[in-house]
Amino acid sequence: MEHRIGYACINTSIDATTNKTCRLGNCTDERLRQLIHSNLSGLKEVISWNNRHNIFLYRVSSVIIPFASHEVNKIQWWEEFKDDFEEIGKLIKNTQMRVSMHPGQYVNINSNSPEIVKSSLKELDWHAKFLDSLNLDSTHRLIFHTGGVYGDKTEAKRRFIKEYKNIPENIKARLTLENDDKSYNVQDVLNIHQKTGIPIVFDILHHQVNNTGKKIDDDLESILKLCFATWNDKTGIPKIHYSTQRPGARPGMHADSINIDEFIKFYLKFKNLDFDIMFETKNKEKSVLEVYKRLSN
DNA sequence: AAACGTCAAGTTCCG
DNA sequence: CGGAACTTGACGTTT
Repeated sequence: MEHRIGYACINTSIDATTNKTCRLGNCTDERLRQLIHSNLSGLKEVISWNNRHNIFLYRVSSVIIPFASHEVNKIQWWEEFKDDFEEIGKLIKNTQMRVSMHPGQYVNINSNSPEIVKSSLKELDWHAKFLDSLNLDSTHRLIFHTGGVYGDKTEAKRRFIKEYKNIPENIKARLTLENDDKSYNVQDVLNIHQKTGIPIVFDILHHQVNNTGKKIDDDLESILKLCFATWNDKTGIPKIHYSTQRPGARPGMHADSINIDEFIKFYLKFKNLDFDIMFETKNKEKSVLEVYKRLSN
């Protein structure tokens, strides 16, 4: 079974970057065009590098289009850079790469404030547009979290489900919910899946620091299978996030590297299941290469 | 050239 | 109540 293993956003082995940005105060159309052009070139280089190193899973940075959902950015980037998007999209498809994006903490579709729900949708919209512009199918996912609790989780969950159902189809087709490290544990998101059909990315470190404490959460194999069952042909092979707790740091904080021994143990135990693995570490692609090296020995 | 304070946004936790 | 942290450090000014 081919398990893809990948990393998020930054390649520390090469100079190419997808993360150039500017300050709101000095943001001009020309500057934005330059930045977008530079970031897309960086993306091309990173994808090529990934392919040469047999890495076929990659998260595209959310700062690749600076101020994408802010009114200061009026660039029709999906039109102006159509050729670049087409080229990168082909590169991704030809190399069987799977990409994802992970909109950040400002997406809270269950917020009490209609304004924040609106800006959350704007944020989701441009991410979907980015992947759509690459002509990628819905196995290339948008990962996000449930949002805040606002003092009443049952009510906040109910709002999430209600708002989710109103999201435009092109966005919903890619949305994927991840268990988080503080508020919504894997049981919460599985429960939301039952009401919405949204697939679940299982984050193993978040699960370690945020679970029900009951027996049900000790059985990793059952949980993996439950999460994997939320995926289908349209949404693609199930996916997990894997990272190691930074020693001595706040629970949930990522270590510099994957703990290779622990990961190999985990991998050997579950490799009969079909799933992709996104590493979240400070050393990025280096953890993937280290694991490759170890697995080939 | 290196060092350092600051940067669009929301929410939560910690001190 | 202020600051840090989060999926992700980079910019711009000063030394």
